[in-house]
Amino acid sequence: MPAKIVDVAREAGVSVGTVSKALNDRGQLKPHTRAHVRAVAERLGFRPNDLAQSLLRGRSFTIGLISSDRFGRFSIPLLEGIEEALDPERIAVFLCKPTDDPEHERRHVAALLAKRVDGIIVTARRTDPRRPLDLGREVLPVLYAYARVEDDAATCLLPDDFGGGHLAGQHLARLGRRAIAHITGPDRFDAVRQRRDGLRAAMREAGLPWREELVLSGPWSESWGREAVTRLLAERRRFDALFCGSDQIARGAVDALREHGKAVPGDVAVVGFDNWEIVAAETRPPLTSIDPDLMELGRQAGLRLLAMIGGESQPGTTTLPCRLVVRQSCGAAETRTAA
Amino acid sequence: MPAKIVDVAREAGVSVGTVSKALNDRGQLKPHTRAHVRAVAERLGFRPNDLAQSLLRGRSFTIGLISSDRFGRFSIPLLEGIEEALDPERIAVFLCKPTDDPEHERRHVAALLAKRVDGIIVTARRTDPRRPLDLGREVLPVLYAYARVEDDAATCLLPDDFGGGHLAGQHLARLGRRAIAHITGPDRFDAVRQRRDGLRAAMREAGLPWREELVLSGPWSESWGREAVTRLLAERRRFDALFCGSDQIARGAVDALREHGKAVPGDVAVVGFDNWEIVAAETRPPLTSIDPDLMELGRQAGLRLLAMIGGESQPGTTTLPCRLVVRQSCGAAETRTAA
DNA sequence: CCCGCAACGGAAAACCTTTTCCGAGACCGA
DNA sequence: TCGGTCTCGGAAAAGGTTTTCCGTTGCGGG
Repeated sequence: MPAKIVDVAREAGVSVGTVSKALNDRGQLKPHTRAHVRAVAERLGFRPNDLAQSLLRGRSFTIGLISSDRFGRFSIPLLEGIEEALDPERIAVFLCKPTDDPEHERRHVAALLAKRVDGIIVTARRTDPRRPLDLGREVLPVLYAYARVEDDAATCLLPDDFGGGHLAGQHLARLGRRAIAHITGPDRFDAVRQRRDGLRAAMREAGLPWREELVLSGPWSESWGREAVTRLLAERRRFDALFCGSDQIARGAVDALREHGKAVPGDVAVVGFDNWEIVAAETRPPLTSIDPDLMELGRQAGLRLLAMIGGESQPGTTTLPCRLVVRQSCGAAETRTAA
Repeated sequence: MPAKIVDVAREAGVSVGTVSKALNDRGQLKPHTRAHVRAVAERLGFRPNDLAQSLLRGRSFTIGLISSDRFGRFSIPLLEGIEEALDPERIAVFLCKPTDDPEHERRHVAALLAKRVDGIIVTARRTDPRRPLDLGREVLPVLYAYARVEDDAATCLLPDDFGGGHLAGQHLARLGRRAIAHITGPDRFDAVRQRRDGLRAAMREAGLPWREELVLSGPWSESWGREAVTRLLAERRRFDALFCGSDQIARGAVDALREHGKAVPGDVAVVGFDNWEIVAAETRPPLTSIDPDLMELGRQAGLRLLAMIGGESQPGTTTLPCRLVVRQSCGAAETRTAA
């Protein structure tokens, strides 16, 4: 039903080849012809059929984004960045949400391969290691963004969790805090270990002692944050700062501190992780948090995938810096952005 | 690089037409031939090129999902339902996240049209009315899911906000609550008015008086929930139940009630809206909430778009029932699912 | 006035698959 | 043994665009 190139050609009284050249600024055409053809195409609302173009070029100008993130919490900001990077190349994104069933993921991959996507970005619910994507014998650029994978040859893009932890520790130390407790997620997550190590490094640099009994691992939930604070207080651990592995944990912790009569940031300064606006901003007081800058991660992922599609292979894991977003849970007023 | 049908044909010693027939169960082929071709195709990892198929069929087996929902809070569950409906048809989804800039949206639409999508689903940040999608002179099935549109001829799919409000009121009334306050979002939202009217209808049916001073409109935020409760208590309004326009509002309200020494559900029973797991489950006590069942909405949207692609036009707005999800903020133990 | 070259635009192949139409061979019955 | 019918598989067109290659026209110079 939409106008085809032959319609334009007929209407303009030229051949289809000429129309193509006129519209794509190719070949040698009289300026008059070019203008005329363009006018006709405009009038008919001609829009080249990408399917035909793709078939010819051997590229679909399309990529797949496979995301098992349940609520889009991570994948939507990522997508936003990816689109920003891909938009100039006029590349569109297929979003696939497989369930945990590997068979379902295989079906999605098969569909993407059949659609001849130019590349695939894989993102996970959390950054725990996942098995590499199974492409069968096909060869296609694959990039893991905000996802770890059990394959050293894979291309991974991750937030710098160590740097994020370091940033948090540095911020708290500079504000004069001396005893920083750390309530975080399950130890099996690489991100958990990295963030903890970053915090430890910052504390060492500041000349602060590291005390293992101030580190508590548990589930990624608000209630864990509450429980952990309650436990710390019950055990009469002394701490004047708290770095939490997620904003949700931090929120639970802050609530518990308040309910136990501790002032935030007066008695305890708190830094969260994720900068999940909806949690961080609604906490009382609003949470200072480490922002993994997922949109920028998505943008870099898009650019890097583009390079891979262009033929540059770039195996290995790359990390991107986190930012410190200052709100009111540390008593610091200035807004600093770390590189 | 991937195997083409001619490769299979050459390898199997037959013509390409025969390969196609063997793989698609068409035509009259000796079982032996069919099996042989299939084996060769399997061995070569042949996968038909969807681009070529689409070009031939005049359908891309692809749809566009345009979502301006910032964090994927609504669009991801919707997408999940849509994929479920479209999976059997082997249709994939392009996800576009336009900014608020109309020009950006136009570019996205142009890209989708160029890719010859079979249809488009539009979803919004909130269900406030938006202008219809501008397709130029193109004609293509468009469905608005979880979005209202200023065009009676458009096809809209919405949760039954009135029914949801009714469900909440009914539940509270059945539990013996008599004075139900209502803290909700801005009045300009149709959803806000519908939910309020549903609540009012349920209260009338239960013989409960409607008191306008127990209805408070404000922003969609936790802090508004806290503020509204504080105001109600300061004004010494008497209420034994609370229906909130969102789970976030409800969470703020519950926190404020607790901090003012009111027991939930003892003194006040609370029902939220959205059933946003991450908020509802972490509230103390966990929130009973009205679930707009976005996944089912997505599924219906997919099925309906499929019908439209098939030629059945179905203009007008359709609403889908909400479900009541019982947790602990009302003191009711049973789990009921309303139709 | 004619030759040659430049400028312009057309024809056709290529991308990959499906499907229709048709031809060839085989088998059966007369 | 021959004609007819059935079974099987091949040839070719179609879908829309781009690009290469080539042909034609017109103009300038000799």
